[in-house]
Amino acid sequence: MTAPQWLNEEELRAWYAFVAAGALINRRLDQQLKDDVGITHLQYEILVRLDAAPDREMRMSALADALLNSKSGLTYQITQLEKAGLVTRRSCPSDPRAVYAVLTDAGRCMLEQAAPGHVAQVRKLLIDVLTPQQLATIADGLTEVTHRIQSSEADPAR
Amino acid sequence: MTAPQWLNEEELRAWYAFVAAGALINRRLDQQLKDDVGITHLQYEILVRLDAAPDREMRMSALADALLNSKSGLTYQITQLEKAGLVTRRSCPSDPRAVYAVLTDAGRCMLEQAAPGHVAQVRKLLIDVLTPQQLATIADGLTEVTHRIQSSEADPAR
DNA sequence: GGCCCCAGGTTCGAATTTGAACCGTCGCGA
DNA sequence: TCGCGACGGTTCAAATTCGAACCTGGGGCC
Repeated sequence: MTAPQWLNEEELRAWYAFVAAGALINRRLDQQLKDDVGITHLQYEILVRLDAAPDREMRMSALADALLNSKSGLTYQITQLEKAGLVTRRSCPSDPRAVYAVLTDAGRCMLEQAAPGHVAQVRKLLIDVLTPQQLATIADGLTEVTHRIQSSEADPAR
Repeated sequence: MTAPQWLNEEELRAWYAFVAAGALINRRLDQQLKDDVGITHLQYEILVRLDAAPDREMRMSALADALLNSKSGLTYQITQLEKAGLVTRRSCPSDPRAVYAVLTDAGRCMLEQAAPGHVAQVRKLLIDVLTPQQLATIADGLTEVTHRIQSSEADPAR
């Protein structure tokens, strides 16, 4: 057994910065979106994905995957968004099991209202604080991180 | 009014990688700690902070600040940890309003059990995926990010 | 001293998240 | 064709989180 590989100072610094930045940014984004247009960051992301999808609709499970969220969590959120009139459900004719979430016009409108403020916040909190150099490094590194995690999720032999 | 500063491709890549990595890593850490020793990542962090503090105790509010968590959330978690015997509360003699959370021996023991697996997971998911170069860049960049956010929180004139 | 406001925690109810159990198809192999 | 395990979503109860309201004691100010 190898000795427990503690984190050295530099590693610890990176780790804590990563965790803290994630927590703080998430909180602020939620805050801003709720104050601004009354939806959460998660709901905003749902609208974004739907808007980007062909015909502005997606299968529940595809959406859940894209959002890295549990199936039941998505069911709940879609129900909320449906109550708010931003999204509707549509069942797939070819496969009665499948359900599509569809962005409504109101949802699109909401997205247009919400996007500028949200993007501005993302800029202010993260993007504009970093140099393009740093951004590129972060993008490369963390993309690799997410790829590895996701592939190990799919992989039965972890 | 400036035109809405959309994110360019590189910025978007960084942003999504950042969000995704944060979400995935958090989920995995929670998972691993719960499977392993039955506590959440948040609870683990509480134990870590207490263990690092002088006399292994901290004021509730200091702890809440350190964890970037709401006061009520901390109250809840400390109550849970107290039920589990990992922490006790102690009121401060000099100021009856203040409450200290104190790490118990059982808490210390739990921490010792949990730490190796947790650190290994952090390594596997993040640290070991990145080069020291990348780590340094991330540490620098995200430290700056958290500093700015935190200082703007304290600042009344945002 | 008496008043008022603030800081430190807790409590409360509402909203969200999670994981497990469930229900109705689908599609493949016997 | 039948059976059966896997898939796609939903439901449910339990745990957690959040924010606002609430207590209590401390200190400054008159």
